[in-house]
Amino acid sequence: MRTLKYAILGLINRHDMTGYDITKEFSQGLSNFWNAKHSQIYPELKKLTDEGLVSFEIVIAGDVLEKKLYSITEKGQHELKKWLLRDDPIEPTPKDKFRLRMYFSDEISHAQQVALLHQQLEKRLVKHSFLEEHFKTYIKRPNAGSAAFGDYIVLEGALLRESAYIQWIRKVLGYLETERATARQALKTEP
Amino acid sequence: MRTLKYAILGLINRHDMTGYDITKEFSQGLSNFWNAKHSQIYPELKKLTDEGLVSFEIVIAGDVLEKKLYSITEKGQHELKKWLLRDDPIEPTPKDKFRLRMYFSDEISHAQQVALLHQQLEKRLVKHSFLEEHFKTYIKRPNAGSAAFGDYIVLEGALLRESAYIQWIRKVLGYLETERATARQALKTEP
DNA sequence: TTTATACATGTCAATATTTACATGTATAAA
DNA sequence: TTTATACATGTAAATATTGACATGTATAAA
Repeated sequence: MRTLKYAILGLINRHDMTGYDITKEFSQGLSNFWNAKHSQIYPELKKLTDEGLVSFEIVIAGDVLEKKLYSITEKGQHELKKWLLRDDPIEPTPKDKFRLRMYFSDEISHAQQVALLHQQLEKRLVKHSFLEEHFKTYIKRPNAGSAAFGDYIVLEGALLRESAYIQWIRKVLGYLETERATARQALKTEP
Repeated sequence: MRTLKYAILGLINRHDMTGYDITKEFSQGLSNFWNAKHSQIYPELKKLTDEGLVSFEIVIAGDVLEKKLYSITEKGQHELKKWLLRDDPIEPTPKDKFRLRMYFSDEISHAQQVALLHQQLEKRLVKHSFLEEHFKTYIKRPNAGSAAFGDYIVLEGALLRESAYIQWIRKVLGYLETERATARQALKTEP
């Protein structure tokens, strides 16, 4: 598998980067579909170097600070392109703790179910509006041949994904409300 | 974290189960938001037993086959309920190899981009229709106090998620087509 | 009665990932 | 000039997960 390998290769292929730069990328744009900590990135960079897929040049920042600026090799570019064209089988559905909770939520009270859903909804709405703000900064859609096109489409994909999540939560909240209302009605007409 | 712990606890809480039964669950309904192999499940069951959260009884199937039928303990039920009520911070966006590929897709040709998207679309449509078939088997929405309600809502959530994915792929395909059309037009009018 | 498939339970090695530990520089603001 | 924050690079231990190895029974169909 080693997907991290290709994520890093793809980033360095865009332009030369340090491990620190790569780490930052994973906490920004890339975070919409991949993530990694620096403790995973530095060892992977070493491995890629050993495999001849990237190479680095030491650059001095300030007076003494040594940065390792990585570039992709021809071999690395070749492997990246090969990976990009692979038609992998669909991945298992991603894990989701909140859905797991909702799956077992018949164990908690109606009020608690509603509270959980509202808390989650709030967080999802915040996330959605962050994505939307970012998306709005694009004056126009970038050309498909440009790296910015990748940025653009995955951002839009993230927006659609969050919207679907929000839609789902609201639907479930609707179910819970309807049921409560029906129960109240039953109490009234048949006391 | 140990989310698997709660997934298993939740399952056994619904009714007594063997490790084999749990494994099957993970390849069915649960697969819409969690998964685990039996090589992870059996050791976890042992751990839960040691912690006094579950206990088992040996049942003989056929002539000699020993099954371990697990039940949840009071302590286990208590821990499960506590976990269900936890308001965890939102999780990092799930990893997605296909989105990663699309992110770097400016490295491949227009035709290759389109091919990748079509292959993915095809698989997503198949998955969507499976989910839809399953969803249709519900005559009516189960009551929110029942375990079936959990099954129902996560299935609907999975449907919404797949729909959003499909919508995204179609949107990107649309972008690529438009751009190609515009390029053709430019060639025609200004040869 | 053979044979295929589902049932049933485990371990082990390798890989992937997280969290904590560890250290130091550069730069801008107070 | 102190101080906070970002820059910069690593390692180690613990946990999570996968894939391969390992073994055997039950059941229904051919």
